Amino acid sequence: MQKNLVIVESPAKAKTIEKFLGKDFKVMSSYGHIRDLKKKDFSIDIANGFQPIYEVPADKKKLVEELKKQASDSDIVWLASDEDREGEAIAWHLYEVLGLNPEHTKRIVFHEITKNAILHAIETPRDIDLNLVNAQQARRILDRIVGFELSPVLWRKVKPALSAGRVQSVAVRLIVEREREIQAFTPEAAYRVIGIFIVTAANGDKSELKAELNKRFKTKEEAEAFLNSCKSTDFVIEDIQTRPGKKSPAAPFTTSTLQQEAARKLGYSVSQTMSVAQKLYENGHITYMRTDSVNLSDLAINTAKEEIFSTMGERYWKYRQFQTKAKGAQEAHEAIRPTDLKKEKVEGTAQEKKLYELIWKRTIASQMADAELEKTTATIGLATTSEKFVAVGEVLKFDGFLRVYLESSDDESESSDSGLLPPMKVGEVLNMKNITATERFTQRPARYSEASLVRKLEELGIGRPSTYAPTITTVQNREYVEKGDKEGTERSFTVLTLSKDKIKEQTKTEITGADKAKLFPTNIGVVVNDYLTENFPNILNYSFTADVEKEFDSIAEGDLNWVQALDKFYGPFHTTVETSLAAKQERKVGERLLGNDPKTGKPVSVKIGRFGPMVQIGSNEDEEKPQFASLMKGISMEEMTLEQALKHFELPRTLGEYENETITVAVGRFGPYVKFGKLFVSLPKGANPMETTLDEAIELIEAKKKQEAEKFIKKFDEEPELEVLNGRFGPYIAYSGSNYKIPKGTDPKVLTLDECMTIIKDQPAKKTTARKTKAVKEPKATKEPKAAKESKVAKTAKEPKATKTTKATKTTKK
DNA sequence: CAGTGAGCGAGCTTCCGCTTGACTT
Repeated sequence: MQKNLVIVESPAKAKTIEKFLGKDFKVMSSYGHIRDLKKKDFSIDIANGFQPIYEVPADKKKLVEELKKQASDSDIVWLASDEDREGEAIAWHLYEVLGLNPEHTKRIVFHEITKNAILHAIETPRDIDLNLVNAQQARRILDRIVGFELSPVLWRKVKPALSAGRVQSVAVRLIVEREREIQAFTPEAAYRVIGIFIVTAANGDKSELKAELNKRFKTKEEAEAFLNSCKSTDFVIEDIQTRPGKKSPAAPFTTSTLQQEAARKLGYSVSQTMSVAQKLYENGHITYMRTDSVNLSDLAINTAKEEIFSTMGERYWKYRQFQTKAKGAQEAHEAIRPTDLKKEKVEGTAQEKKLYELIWKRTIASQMADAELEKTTATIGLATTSEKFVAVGEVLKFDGFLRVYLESSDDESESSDSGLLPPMKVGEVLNMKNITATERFTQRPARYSEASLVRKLEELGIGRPSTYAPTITTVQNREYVEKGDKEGTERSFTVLTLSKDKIKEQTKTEITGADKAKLFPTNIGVVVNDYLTENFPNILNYSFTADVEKEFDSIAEGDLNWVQALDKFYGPFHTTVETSLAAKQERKVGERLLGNDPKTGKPVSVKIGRFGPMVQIGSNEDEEKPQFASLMKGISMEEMTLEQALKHFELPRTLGEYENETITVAVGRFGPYVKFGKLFVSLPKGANPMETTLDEAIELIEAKKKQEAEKFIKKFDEEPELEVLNGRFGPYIAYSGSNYKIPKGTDPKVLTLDECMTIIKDQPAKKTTARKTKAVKEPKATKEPKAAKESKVAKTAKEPKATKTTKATKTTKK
């Protein structure tokens, strides 16, 4: 029997801490929350003071049993979950579920995993802060209310199985609105003028000086007039200014900034970054990767100092403490940094090595000196006009942190290739080599990437480090948003060049508006967003989260009763939900009438059907059943024309004959496909079924046939139900509806039936279909007795040490 | 997965934040 049991949230943390604490302490992990609102059902008793109905999820039952056992075998249980709202709630749920004895339970917190921090925590235990717990319960309950009342409205009004929520719906809104801004954007042209001048040094050496005019011209005529005025005039250096400048390093990584930089510098998706970081964390290489703090421990700052002193010298070091700017940051952890800054590299996969290096550099750079610059500006005047040419040169005097790391930026603005300016003096007359006026266009707003969407959400205080990646995944899974590429369009522009007193006009072309791996709203995303913003503007408001966070803060401070806060929100919200459900609109949400079919005269419309966007000829009231067709990918419902809609009814299209079978092309449940006899082949991504040719179809069919042939490896006469097949994840055995992995290093071709049967016996069967097995109807569970819980809550507060806790007890008891 | 789609209608879907593995045909 051990004396002490410490419970933390993460197993990796548990392992580290156990080392610090010695053999009198056993350290276990709760793996996050151990109890939550019941997964099914609403599970909030609104009428009874928003009483939550909690359950231990099935996959946590075993863990909870083990924790219970260990707790009862210990003298003291130390609840050491994070020091934020969620962490406090985890401690409280543990206390409740494990049935801990208040006399033998202590709550401790620490922000950094160092021996000193932990020993200090042990010396200064406190009680569970019920105000903070109540703030978490309010947060949890509010999210459940919003999600579980809003989603069914969408099922009814738009399409089944859709979802809405405080975080995801705003994420979708950002993307829809950005797309609208892009659509509404009209580029404006202006002529940018650049002159190349020759500077002659005292020794006769010549060098070129590039300078830009301090004015842009709206029209070609104006630009031309300016160039004409440059034909016979002197260019004189009127002024040379030299100013010192400096650059400072960025703060150490948080989850959000790590995701952004890994995307820009390494090309990782947000979820990729998180899983690589998770590995680094588990291997003890970095601190916790889900954090909103930019804080570094004293230990880390000192190690960085030593490292910089020894490898680069004292001049490169500067002590820095960064302030967290993110709205609603809870700072339960440190910034993301290497656990040992002396290690510049670690072992691991290529991805892990690269991400570690990035984290190491960013952390070291954050404790380094500013880079010092010298910026020189030369102004060149001409007699004929008041405009000036300006040449800018920038020289790095001291590299400082730039020696290690420079943060990337999202906008790929025109590169300013400013270097050192040639030696010149005021009054010097320059020879002009040429002057060009180039037509340039203003840039449309940029589409969001996964990482830039995360940055925006963080800026708005929406979502938490642990949910950024899952949120990005959710909005894509729900098919509100798609990650994709967009080909640019060609645009021509005019270049006027003045050289040797002659003006030459050229027309050049450039590609504009191309995008890679950016987020686009889908038709469903647009329709759902418009419906929600119109009917639930309050929830969809960008400041909704920030506003409720203020309330949660008041609850945590003990200044606001959580039930009253929820009540204030729920009344108006629920009324809006009811009226929205009752509202009978003329048309289905998102439906647009496009005109009439020239053949039949029937109305043609586009709307969201049960299976997604579709076009329809005829109306449901007609005697005759309307014709339907799924919308082809990449066509926007908002911009669709009658002509485009009618095109959908040209499918299925017969392409021709091949090996005595007809080949047709059509759009189905899983997108466009080619049909050849009984064989279905999906068209490749982005292909247009209207343009598919017979040859392309035959190619696809042959490829599919080949794949089918390769799929089959072997079969046994004695057991027709068993097949050895080749799948996406390598060879496997299919046997009576289940699949079995073949152990690594086994050649599937030489497997005998006996060997196959052994593999099958040793592995649990996996269902071939992802389809959930029909849930057996459980008898309605009797409502959890909540009275018992209540009394425990009161006990947790351990006699009124602070007035805060007493107040909280009252509110919970209500 | 399978290449549809109202109509009769039961029963299903859904949230955000804490945490990891298990596992994909």
